[in-house]
Amino acid sequence: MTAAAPTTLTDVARHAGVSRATVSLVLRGSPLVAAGTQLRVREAVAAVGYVYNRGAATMRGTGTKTVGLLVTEIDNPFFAELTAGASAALDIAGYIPFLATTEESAARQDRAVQRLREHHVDGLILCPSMETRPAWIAGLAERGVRLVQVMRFVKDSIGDFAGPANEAGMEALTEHLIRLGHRRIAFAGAAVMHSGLRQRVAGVRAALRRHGLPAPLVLRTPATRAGGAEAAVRLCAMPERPSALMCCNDVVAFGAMQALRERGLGIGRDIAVTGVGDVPEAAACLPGLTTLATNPRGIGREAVRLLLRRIADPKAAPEHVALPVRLVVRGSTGGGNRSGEL
Amino acid sequence: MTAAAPTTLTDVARHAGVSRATVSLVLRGSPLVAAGTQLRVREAVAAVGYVYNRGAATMRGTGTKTVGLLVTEIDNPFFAELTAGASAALDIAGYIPFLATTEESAARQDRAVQRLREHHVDGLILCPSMETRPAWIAGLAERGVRLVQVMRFVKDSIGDFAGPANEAGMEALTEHLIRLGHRRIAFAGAAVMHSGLRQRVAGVRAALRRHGLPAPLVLRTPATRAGGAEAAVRLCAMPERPSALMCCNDVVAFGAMQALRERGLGIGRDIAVTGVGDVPEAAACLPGLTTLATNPRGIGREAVRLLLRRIADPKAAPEHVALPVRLVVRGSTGGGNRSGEL
DNA sequence: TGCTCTCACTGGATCGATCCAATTGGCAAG
DNA sequence: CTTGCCAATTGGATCGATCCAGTGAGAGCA
Repeated sequence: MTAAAPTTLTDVARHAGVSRATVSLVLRGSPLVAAGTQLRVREAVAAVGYVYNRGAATMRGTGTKTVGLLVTEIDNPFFAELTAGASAALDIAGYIPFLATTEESAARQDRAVQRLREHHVDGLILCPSMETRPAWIAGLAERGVRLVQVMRFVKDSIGDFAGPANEAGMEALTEHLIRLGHRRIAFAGAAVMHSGLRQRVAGVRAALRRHGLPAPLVLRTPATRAGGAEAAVRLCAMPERPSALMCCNDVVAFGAMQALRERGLGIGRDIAVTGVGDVPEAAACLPGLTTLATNPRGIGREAVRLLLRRIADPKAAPEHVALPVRLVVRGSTGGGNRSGEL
Repeated sequence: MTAAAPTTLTDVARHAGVSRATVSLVLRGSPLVAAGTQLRVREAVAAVGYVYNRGAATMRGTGTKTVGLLVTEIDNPFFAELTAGASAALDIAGYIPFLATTEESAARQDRAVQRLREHHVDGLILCPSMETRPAWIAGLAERGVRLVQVMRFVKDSIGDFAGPANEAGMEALTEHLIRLGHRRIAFAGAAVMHSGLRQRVAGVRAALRRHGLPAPLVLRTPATRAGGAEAAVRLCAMPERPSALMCCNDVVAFGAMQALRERGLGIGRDIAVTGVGDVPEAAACLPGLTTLATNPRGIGREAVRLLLRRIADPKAAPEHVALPVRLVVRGSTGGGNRSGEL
């Protein structure tokens, strides 16, 4: 009653009156086994309550059907959705993810990868933390670790990548502001730069340059709610205040909006604010936040596709996928409408 | 260069001039090995770039140092934070979690658990999906699966549990409304009941009964943003409208607030609204949402503590932990203050 | 009948770390 | 000088699924 009987292939084989090898073939869906035998084996599996032992199978070289999913922080609606997309796609393929968070620490990231390697994961989906060295990425590849980078791509590294079309999206968002008459634009949330942020700033810069407008004022504040508020405060203290504040993500924008409001500025009237991400709160807040919908779920799915391809063919040519983003215009860039999409 | 040399204990042993058994002892920190030998072995490990193979170790009966973490949905700030708390606590203990989502489907849940069993997880942290049968939980226990339930506890099941003190919290929240003069109270988001929801409604009911007030009007709307809006619409259509709407969670409350606002009702003035969870948006929206802070991170940590204890001592007495919740009063229950905590 | 050929199935070796019983060398006590 | 003992180390068997080289039965054909 109490003890869990650890049933093995041998138990099933005995029960079905065949050999271990035959049971193994049936379990892996081999066509070499006669239909009648397959049936008998499957009945035996059910009868003895057999549970496949992936660990034992791994020792003979088959993959583990596991992958590591490393994000900087799971308590961030963006990464939570990315994780959901990746997890669903992996599930369909019969894989299951190990979850680990790096908290932006290269040391933690290295420890996590080490632990995942001990578990012989078939591959890794990684949002590289700050300070990740290209040599580190290369070292993993050399040791046979299949790896797809998401959201950020370590400069001078090689390999697969899936992320949002940051630059094109920010260009569209900036064009929108320019059409509304904005000329001086600030960018908030660039305290520490990574490839994704660099692309976003580059997009803003490109759009402004195309229209012969001055480069954006980059505020190097943290990419947090508090950082957004800090940026707003600094903005308010300026003699010639920019008329639009573009934030590196939605959360930063929420912080900025609250601080601006407390200083008596009308969002969308006295100053325009934009975000990136289109998290649920962006539609619900007042006024609604103009932002870029970046489809994190799709990025997670795409990363899985790339990783499974890489596992199947380790020497395939590296692929970089930039998923299209969608401009979502709401009240925070004017138009007087209180909320909701235009 | 290209091939990944799969180094084993034997390689390390050869390099250090000792036997496999000795290397194994060193790696597991046995005190039986002389200090000098330990040093030589550790140097050899580094020299050959050895990576421990947990799968092989598992075959000799040692645990896998993995656990399964099953939540209904990861793209829900509450479960994301719970996951973060659990993940951090597991990391400290040298464990790593498999992540799986059930999407409230008992069938998906069963499939996920099956897959986790194939991977020989040492234990399971589970937020049981709707329709989970107590017999299913009991069956797992019989087969030696160590399991801790979080947030919800399957009725008539046995085992460990960690969750918020729902009933006490809702009593406090209801008392707050009663102090403010509310007499007729509605509860939104009870389309499908689980133990957590039952406790919440029971808390409301208990506080009202204590004050000789009528039982709450339970609106059986879905526990989503849209469900909250639906509840608000139904509320507005009533002849004798309750003066307070208590929502089963913050997200439902946001939906309700938006719908009420669109119908010209002043939140906190014409009608009071409350949530549960205290997600970041609760502090940022206008007016701020009065809610219960439920400490999801702490629940995740606590679940890990219970699970590790259960793994260490499978026949310990079951423990149920209700983590204290904190009443956070903001503008949505009146007082005229626009935002922020009182 | 004798021969080849295919199909269905099988026994034994194997993966890499761990456990156990056994061995070695060194040292103190008798 | 032997004996006993302890600390340090080791070889071999083991866990459970998989791979491989086979075996045997039966069909097809001359």
